Amino acid sequence: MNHAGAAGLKDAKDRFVRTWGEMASQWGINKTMARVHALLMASDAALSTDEVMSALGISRGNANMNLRALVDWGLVRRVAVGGERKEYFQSEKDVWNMCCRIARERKKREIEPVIGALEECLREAGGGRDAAAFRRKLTDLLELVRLLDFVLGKLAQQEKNAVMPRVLTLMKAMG
Amino acid sequence: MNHAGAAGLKDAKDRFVRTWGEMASQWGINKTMARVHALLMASDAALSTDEVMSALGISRGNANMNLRALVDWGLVRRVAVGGERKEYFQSEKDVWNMCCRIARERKKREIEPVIGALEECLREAGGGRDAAAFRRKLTDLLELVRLLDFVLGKLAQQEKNAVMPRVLTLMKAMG
DNA sequence: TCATGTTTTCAGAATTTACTGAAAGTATGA
DNA sequence: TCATACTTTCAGTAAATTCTGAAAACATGA
Repeated sequence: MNHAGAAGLKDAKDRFVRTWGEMASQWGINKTMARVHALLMASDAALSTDEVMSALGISRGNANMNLRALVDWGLVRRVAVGGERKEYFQSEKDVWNMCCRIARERKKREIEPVIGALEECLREAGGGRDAAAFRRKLTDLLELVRLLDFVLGKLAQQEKNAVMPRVLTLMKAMG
Repeated sequence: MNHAGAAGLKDAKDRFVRTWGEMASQWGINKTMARVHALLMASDAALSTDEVMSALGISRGNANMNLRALVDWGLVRRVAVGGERKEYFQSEKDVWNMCCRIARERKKREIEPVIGALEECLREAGGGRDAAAFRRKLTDLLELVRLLDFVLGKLAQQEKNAVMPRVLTLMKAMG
């Protein structure tokens, strides 16, 4: 029973790693990066590059690149273990903080540049009568993208979360 | 001056098409699909497959595939023009409706399957003591993903939008 | 200073994803 | 029914992305 249970846990973690990787690739995130993230989330202890490599069957270069990317996103921390020279990696423990980091990075990397580009389109389109419909479309889109920017910004600064209850309240109000 | 203005409008639309394509590919959406969508958004009139092909310099097969995908997403409609046999395509005019359609489809195609898979992980992990931390992580993630599912669901059914003011109200309340 | 253990880089290879274009399919009306 | 105008499919190709692995760089302690 214990043995079967342990096998189940291993399988469950594998499934989780696979699921997270597939989800990520649908959202424009590198699949391996997400699998590394999932592996670290599912692991109690911090893992070394070599452990990540062998757990996922990937090369050193690949492991190194994706671990660094996760650190850049603020989703994973480098930690020192015992007297070891090797670096270990540990995922952010709090799922809500994780969500905030993702919001912050996507806002900065992806939403803000789009706002700039749309504003540039608007400028370039000029004030002519022939451009009126296009200007209208652009301003509508800008309103939408700025709202998303605003929401992500709020989410990003929410270090400890009171997000869930508030959103639920709003949603109930919206019917 | 008129001539310069017209050139500016054309350039602005080109920039818009490029911007939309780049943004989309960062969010896991086919770049060409987004460019077709942007082209239709920027165009007052409905366009035929041939017009899309020549405006973007893509093949018939590619144009056909991406136009169909846009129709499947509910972002573009097939329309009949005059007495013509040819099909024409027109983007959803209202940007907020567009947003609702995207919410509905991403919820259905991407969020719901992830919820199912996470629930399966939880089942597979079993009730053993060694799985406790992993179960905790899974339930936290599920809470988060279910919240996203809920929000997208609300957004999706919001046919005519009162979304903007409500969200702004919430955001102010959140500080 | 050097030997050792570790991380980083990057050119080329592998894989995945997207695209083409010609052929097959479909609808229309004469 | 056939010719015509148009749409769809899909096998093969091209492009983009991701990955590998060996070499270079770096850090540490003797």
